[in-house]
Amino acid sequence: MTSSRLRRRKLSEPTIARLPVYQRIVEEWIGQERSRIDSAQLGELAGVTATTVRRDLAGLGTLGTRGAGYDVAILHTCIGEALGHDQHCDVVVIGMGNLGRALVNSSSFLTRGARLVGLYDADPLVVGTVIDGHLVRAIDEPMIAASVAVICVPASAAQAVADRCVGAGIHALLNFAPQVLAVPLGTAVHDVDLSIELQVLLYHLHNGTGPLGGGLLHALARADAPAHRTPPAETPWH
Amino acid sequence: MTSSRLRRRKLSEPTIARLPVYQRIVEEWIGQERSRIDSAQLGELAGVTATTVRRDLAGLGTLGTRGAGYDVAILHTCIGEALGHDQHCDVVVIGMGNLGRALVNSSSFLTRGARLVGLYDADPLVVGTVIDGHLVRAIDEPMIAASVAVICVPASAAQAVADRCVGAGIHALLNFAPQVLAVPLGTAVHDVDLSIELQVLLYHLHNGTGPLGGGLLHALARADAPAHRTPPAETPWH
DNA sequence: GGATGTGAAGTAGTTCACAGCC
DNA sequence: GGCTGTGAACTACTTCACATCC
Repeated sequence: MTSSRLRRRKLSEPTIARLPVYQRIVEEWIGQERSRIDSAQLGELAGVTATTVRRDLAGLGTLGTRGAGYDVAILHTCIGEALGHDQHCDVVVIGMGNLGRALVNSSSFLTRGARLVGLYDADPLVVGTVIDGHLVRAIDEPMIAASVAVICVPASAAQAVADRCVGAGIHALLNFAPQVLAVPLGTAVHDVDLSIELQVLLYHLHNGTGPLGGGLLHALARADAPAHRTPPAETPWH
Repeated sequence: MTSSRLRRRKLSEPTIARLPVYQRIVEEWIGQERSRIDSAQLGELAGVTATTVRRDLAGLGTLGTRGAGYDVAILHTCIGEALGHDQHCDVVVIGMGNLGRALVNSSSFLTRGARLVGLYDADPLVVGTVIDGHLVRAIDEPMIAASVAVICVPASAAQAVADRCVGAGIHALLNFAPQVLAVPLGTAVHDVDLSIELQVLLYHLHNGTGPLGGGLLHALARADAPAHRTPPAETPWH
């Protein structure tokens, strides 16, 4: 099908992390029935340079049209293919506290290539309830087959949960618990700490000069709000 | 205070993002009453090489003892100083849905350098309730003075909330809404997209080669990794 | 001996600048 | 004209290797 223009090159890690950002912007534009976008626009919205956008997208294949930018439908298809959105991975979420609920209820988290197949919790009051159409099972029930487990339990329970996942043949863990997990070789653990971004922001506040934004994911100031425009000269922080 | 050994060099962005990870590990060790750690141990727990640990820590000053590693108390003090934990920034959290509650209830998010000064929500049923000791105010009340706003509202409300924050003089936004925010120059927006981590994991699953191993932190530079204060008493790290 | 701290080398990522095509 | 795609230059970060100090 669409793959004629696709190039299957190895993508760099930063590029992979930016693709979902581009995808989200492209979906916004599709929702607004805008049909084309150029690298400068996409870069501004994503908070990266136009060159970076072009370099990233060129890694997927020849998606653009010289002189005319990118067709958003083509972008959507090709980024989706690169991220594996045409396939589906089975995902279980373990721990239905506030964070687990937030992820399951989120419109953006478990869409696009991920299929939720099971929810688990330890609390007897929660087990048996239905969240977003999914029955919550007891943590000590046999675990459903899945490719990825999302761990949202308290730190003190995280290692035991990880052990159960590995025992159930799940070799990719997305760990939201602030806890070092010991897993056998061959199991991937991806840790997410929600406090890191705040810590980095605080560091830059205290030290005056952050690069405006400074992360991989930041929306740079948009030029269409000239009323508040501050000169880039001195201490734009605080 | 202890600053004699401190060096106030500009730290690289990846280093800044790793410091909270080191800090959390150090706090675990302090909780276990272990007094020294070496770069190899710290690196293994953090998921980075020993050399990277030494390079990062050397950027803070001469913290170690050749032949004997690092004193965890000194590490804790100096990393804390580098991250600005001795000062505090006032933070408001806007949007008390599951995600906002998860952040406020988290033991690791609003500690260390951040002081929660206000909660806001749009839902009349939530306004007036108390969450973790803090009264929830209506989103249209005048906003309390703060340095940082954490935005946890739905995407459709995020821009309006950002505008209110800017109007209230808040120039650092941590945005959890999957929405591009337009802000005037001089305001920093840090976007955190929880779905990105899962997307990256899925990409690696589909493409065979993912980074694997048991460390806390893998090579990804941003929006990644942990930091946290362990509960008192024992922590089962195997 | 043993582990830090660091110049030097290597690698990865970004930005420049422009050729190529619409 | 405008904008993409990409070699070349540049910058940033990591890793190597070892001198240095306890």
